[in-house]
Amino acid sequence: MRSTPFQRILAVIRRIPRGRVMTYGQVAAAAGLPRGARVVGYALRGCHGAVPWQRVVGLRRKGRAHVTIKDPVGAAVQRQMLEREGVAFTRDGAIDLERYGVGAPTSGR
DNA sequence: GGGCTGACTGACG
DNA sequence: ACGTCAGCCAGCC
Repeated sequence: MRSTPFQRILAVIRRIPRGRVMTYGQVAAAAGLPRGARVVGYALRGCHGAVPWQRVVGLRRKGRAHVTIKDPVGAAVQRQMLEREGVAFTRDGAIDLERYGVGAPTSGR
């Protein structure tokens, strides 16, 4: 049963462990859409149900992620939830993907 | 079947 | 540094 990229994207996001973040492009690539970053955003907007949408952030500078949600309220909520999961934000409001990215060390090692 | 939109990303002015 | 444009892909009208 061929799941639509839409469903596949949501599945990838649900596999994101707690205290970890993923960029739209990264989620898209994991779902089979190397250039479907926008599709990921569209999927989250319509399916913000049992999906940890807060762990999906927008890639801004190399190695740095930032909340790119248009809704200021949602963005604030996302940041709060991520901090509660253990994700630290820089003074610039950015996240170090080298530290909380999918390929980051599970523990300080 | 055709066109528009968007929780993206990177480049350009 | 900030603002705008173009490229990209799936979903919706």
